[in-house]
Amino acid sequence: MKPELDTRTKIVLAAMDLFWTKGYNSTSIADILSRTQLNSGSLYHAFPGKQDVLIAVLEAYRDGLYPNLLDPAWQGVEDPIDRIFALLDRYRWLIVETECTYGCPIGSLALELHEADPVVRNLLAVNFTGWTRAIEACLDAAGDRLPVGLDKAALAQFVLTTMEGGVMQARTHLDVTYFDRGVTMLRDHFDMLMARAARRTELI
Amino acid sequence: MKPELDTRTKIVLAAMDLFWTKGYNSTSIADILSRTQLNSGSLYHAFPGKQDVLIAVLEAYRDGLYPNLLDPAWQGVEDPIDRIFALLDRYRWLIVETECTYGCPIGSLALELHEADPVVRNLLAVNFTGWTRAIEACLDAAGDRLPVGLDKAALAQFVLTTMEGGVMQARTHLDVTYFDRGVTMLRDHFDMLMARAARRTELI
DNA sequence: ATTCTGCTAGAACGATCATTCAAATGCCTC
DNA sequence: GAGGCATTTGAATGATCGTTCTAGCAGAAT
Repeated sequence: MKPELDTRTKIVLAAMDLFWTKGYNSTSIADILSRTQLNSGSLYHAFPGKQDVLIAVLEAYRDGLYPNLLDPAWQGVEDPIDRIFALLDRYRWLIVETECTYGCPIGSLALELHEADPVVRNLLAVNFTGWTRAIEACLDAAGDRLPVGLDKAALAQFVLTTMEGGVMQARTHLDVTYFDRGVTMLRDHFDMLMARAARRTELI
Repeated sequence: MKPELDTRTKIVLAAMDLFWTKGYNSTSIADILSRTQLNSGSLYHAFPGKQDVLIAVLEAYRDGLYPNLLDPAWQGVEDPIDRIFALLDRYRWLIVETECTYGCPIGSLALELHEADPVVRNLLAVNFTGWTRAIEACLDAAGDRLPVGLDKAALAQFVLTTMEGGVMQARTHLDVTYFDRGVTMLRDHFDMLMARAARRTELI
């Protein structure tokens, strides 16, 4: 933990990691304090309570979508459809790197928090929407390579579904091939869509 | 809670419901005791500890797959591909019935339990496998309506992915259409696969 | 009737939880 | 250097957690 960071930032960074690896309920304030080398007074000076730390974490994920996830994943990848699978490949890398214990932090929190506060639930939704909107932009950029009239928002959500489902099964089975097979299915789906679009444009 | 049930069954039934609605960590032993009207001595006579209750719950889900889920969902539905979408429709019904707070109990537990005991993790995997195997049997029964050489296990896992991803997003957005759009995408996928299979068989 | 056995009642335990607070400290301003 | 404000310290609090334990109970076997 860099010492030049202010208290609030230190707490958010530590909480991002702890909520991700242990979950929200299983992470105690004491965990955050020992990780950051802070005392409870400092934390409760920066945040009214534990849930407000969670809110700050979700805001950080929201604001970090491009700088922390998409920009690195898309570096050197220009083709919009390649970008979609480059992003999925980044998740694959995270799964392998964590020996199949990786879980999407947003997805894990979304399923862990059963009776979530409206503010928390909305931030989870905003995080999902940010992700799918980025995919949707790729689909738009693909132009006529995809069929006209395709519900791009629905397909973008389906990409998220593929990622979340693959991560869930890979972690449960401790086997990354469960993720891979999902991506292969999605790849087939895109290939069939692109073949359909190509057939249509030929007709004109 | 039926009084004629034995202690162990009463606990498992109550725990199934509580783990499902509140999650494992957020369900206390006291919750189970007040729900079952039992005392802690009885619970700890039937189970060594809380995790063993979880194990019994997961075993109950495993054993209840057909009688509690698939058989009712497939009553009156004979076509194997219709059965797949009839099952998804049952999940849709659950989502609507719970006002979009429904979460697949297995999926929720799989993402909540980050450092799960090997026995627990394996039971989660077994539950997933039971589900996908049932779907795979439908795909097998579909015969040549699907392309030859299709990876049916992968497609079955993809059906599970569609369900879990749809449930996750529907609950997070409190909007069942997120589930519906996932099913529509999967329907498209099946239609394209069946069209491909039909084209191939014509050639012969 | 008595002993044994399986089960239950419910108080109690120590650990851990999120949170509070009075006192101490650092830091900027004047 | 003095005063004032923001921040930190770290012990204390009460609630709740999973779990334990002893005493008691019911029913079957002897």
